[in-house]
Amino acid sequence: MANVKNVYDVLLERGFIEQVTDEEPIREILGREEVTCYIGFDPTATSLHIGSLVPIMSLTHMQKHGHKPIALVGGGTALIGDPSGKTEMRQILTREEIDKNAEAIRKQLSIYINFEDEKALLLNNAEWLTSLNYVEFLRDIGRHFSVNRMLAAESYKMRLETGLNFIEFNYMLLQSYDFYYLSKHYDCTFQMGGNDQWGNIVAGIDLTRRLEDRKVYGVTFPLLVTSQGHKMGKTEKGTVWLDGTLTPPYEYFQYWINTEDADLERFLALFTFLPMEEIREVQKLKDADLNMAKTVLAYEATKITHGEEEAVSAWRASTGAFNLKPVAESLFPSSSVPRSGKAADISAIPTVMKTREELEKGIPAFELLHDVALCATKSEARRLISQGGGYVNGEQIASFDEIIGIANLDENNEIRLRKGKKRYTVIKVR
RNA sequence: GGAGGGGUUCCCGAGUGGUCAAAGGGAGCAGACUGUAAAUCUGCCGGCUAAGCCUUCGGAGGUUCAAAUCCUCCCCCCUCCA
Repeated sequence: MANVKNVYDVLLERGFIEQVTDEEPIREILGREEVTCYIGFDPTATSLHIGSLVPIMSLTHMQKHGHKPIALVGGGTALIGDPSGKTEMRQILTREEIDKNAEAIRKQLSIYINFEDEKALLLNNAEWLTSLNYVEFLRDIGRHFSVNRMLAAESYKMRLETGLNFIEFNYMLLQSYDFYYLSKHYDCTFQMGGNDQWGNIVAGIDLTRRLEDRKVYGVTFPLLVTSQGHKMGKTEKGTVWLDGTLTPPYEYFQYWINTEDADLERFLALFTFLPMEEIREVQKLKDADLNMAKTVLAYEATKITHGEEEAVSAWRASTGAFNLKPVAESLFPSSSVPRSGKAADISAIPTVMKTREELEKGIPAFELLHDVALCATKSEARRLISQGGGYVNGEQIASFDEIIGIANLDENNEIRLRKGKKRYTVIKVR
């Protein structure tokens, strides 16, 4: 990795770093040798979501720079539930659910990280945690933890107010044990994670030093909220998942293209691999021109998660629905985003099939909007229409029970339904 | 285990017999304005082809013409004591 930039500097300039345990030694080691680093992922669902993207991208960067990532699925710790930064106790999952989720996450991570030839490892801490012997654990590990110190930890503050039970209080010990274990058996010397993990990471470093007399390091990422202070990855439809069956590529693309101006540059740095020189050019853009950069962000982010083909069709669909301004040739020369604006093709927009008979009979507008999942309930659909937020082929729907049917098919044999300004669904005849 | 406090609609949080589908705030949705941005203003924000009906206030029973509000039992949480 001679002429390659130090990953630490890359992560730093891209905004990945919130806190580090020892800045200079870390930079020095990362520039000198191949290190093994790990990040834990909670198998609380069958898919990760956008909230996990910062850690994932950081591992990708590490790997690209010749280091060895370990993605640790917390199959064992998930049996307990991390109280860090949370207000209340998490639902405890069964062993079966966790195993199922862990397996799904393993597949998902391999999109971003190359696990071939042990260039990266995917481990599950259930492997070593579930067989621990309680008394031995207390004697060998527990004795190194000061309850006084734990109680002072920022990550427990919130829970100290509302109540924290013993099982959760132990979470820190288990995560510390993970780090110690990985250091001992996998020569892992770096742990990274969200800033809410700081306390757990530092505790692990401490434990490893006491047990192994070995110096290991920690890095945390900023906990991402939008400039509005909203959590990343939440929309009216709920979580934005990385799994394309849960959040279709088109919607994923839409999530990113709706990024607020204030977040644009930061997000391009975190969620794409475009060179920083190109990203900084965004500062020169003003007003509506920023939307070109948003298009690039959406395209690149979608490409990373869903592949180029899906990214292109999401771009086409968005172009068709919103008349995207073509991205100027001078902007982001490294991006493979399509530059011509004429390839509109809305086929990636969510589509619902209806039979000819159904359409001949006709469906009241509010039922249709509900049926097509544009509205969660029929009441919501009624409200929407009465407030003027329902459209058929671009025309505002006048009355909640207006019949939509065969007469509404356009020249392509489709009906375009729209909720508000942004949400489209297309109806096709089966 | 003992004493006290508490569990309210997505979240926070009022409400202690009818005027309560339940104040207020946040989030969210829509409209106007825009650049698929932000800010701002306005409306909506349990369900139901609805001026009516149905289901909600930890769970199960009960009192009452009438309960989120009163009684009984149960579950869970918090504080102090052990």
